[in-house]
Amino acid sequence: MAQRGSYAKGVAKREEILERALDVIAREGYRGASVKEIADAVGLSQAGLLHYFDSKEQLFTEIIRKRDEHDHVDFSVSDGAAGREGLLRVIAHNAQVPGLVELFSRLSVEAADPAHPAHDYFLERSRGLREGIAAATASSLPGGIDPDTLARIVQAVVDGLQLQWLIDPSVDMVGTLEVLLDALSSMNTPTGALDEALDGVLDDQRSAATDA
Amino acid sequence: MAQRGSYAKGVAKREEILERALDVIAREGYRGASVKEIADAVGLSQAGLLHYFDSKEQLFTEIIRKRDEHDHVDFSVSDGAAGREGLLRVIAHNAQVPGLVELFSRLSVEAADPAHPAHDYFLERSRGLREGIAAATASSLPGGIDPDTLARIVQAVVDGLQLQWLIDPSVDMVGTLEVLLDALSSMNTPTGALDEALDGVLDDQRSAATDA
DNA sequence: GTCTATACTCTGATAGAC
DNA sequence: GTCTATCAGAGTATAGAC
Repeated sequence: MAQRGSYAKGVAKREEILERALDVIAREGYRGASVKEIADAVGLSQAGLLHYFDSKEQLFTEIIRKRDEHDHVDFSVSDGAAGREGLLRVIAHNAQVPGLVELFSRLSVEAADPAHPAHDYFLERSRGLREGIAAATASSLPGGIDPDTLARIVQAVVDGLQLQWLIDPSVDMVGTLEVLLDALSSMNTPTGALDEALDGVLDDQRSAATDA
Repeated sequence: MAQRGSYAKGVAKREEILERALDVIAREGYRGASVKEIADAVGLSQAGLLHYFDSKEQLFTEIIRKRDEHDHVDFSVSDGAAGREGLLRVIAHNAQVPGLVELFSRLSVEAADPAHPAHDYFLERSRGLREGIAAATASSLPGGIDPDTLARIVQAVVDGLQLQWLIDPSVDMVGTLEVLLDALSSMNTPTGALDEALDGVLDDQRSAATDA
């Protein structure tokens, strides 16, 4: 079902466009990319590209959504090592694709407007992240930090480090994040509840990504 | 000296423009503010406003620089309670002025381009922040974190929380930051070296702001 | 489904009068 | 120093042919 001729083709083409756009931005960077530039890159005219998306804002929102899907597949599930290590691998990968980081950061700000298509997506993404940590930690953070707050802190550090790194690429995002995670886990529980907590994170991110 | 007729007036007017622009953005928010909108707000034509600034980018960069000056005066020096409390007060104030936070976040991303006028300013600002913490802590972080890394983490959390708050204003920036600072200081030294460390932060930020 | 062509809006920037 | 007027350009979105 749900594969009736032109509809299915439209969806497939749409996915193909997103894959290509993602690849181009990752390899060539985001230099204030316009719809026309993306169109050229994927081999369509500007009008042809917008046939598949309502607007530029929606197009870029979908590109970021697609990236989240990739991150989950590539860094969390493939070898079974999710959680802390998965998160660190995502960050390490980000350091290879400044264009995607810039697009993400830009959207993060523009999505402040509740009318922006990425607004709800970011809300949902953030909520999934927090719930993942909260659920995984449950009652296992003895003298520690509220799981919800912990999640916000980790998310904030990741996003903030990206901003610093965009301006100064010599910033070591992975190393800095590791220092923080080490510090926080050492005070939560001797058995490293934080690490376990993070195991649920990316799974929930995936859910958020495909749901919304 | 340095007060020769038209030159002095030009400088004074420039400062007045920045003050006004700052006030307007703080009160009415930043809704993709254009040069024309700022011009209207300060009672000049667009051309009249650009007479004082080379470009839109420079104008906005100066506005942010002016804000840093205000933050320092209003929240760090006035009552002698600098450091941790000063930082928390700045964040609490930020929660009252979404327009300024949005402008700052937007510039943070756009300044990734080395040609952007705010690029060097952000580099300098960040450097001053780190040096402040490093100098204040010196050799007083026993089993703790490298001062430079600590500074990056604190800065990242502040910036990242602002991104979250822009999308969801219910986010408690101050409370979340306090949790992190409490956690970090409890593990550094029994006497709270982190708090002392932060005492040097905003002073250095001022230096950076006026230098560059 | 895709393209060409175009319309329209904004915005930043400049020239030149006063 | 400030304004009016204007320009040039980018960029999105739409109309309509094929």
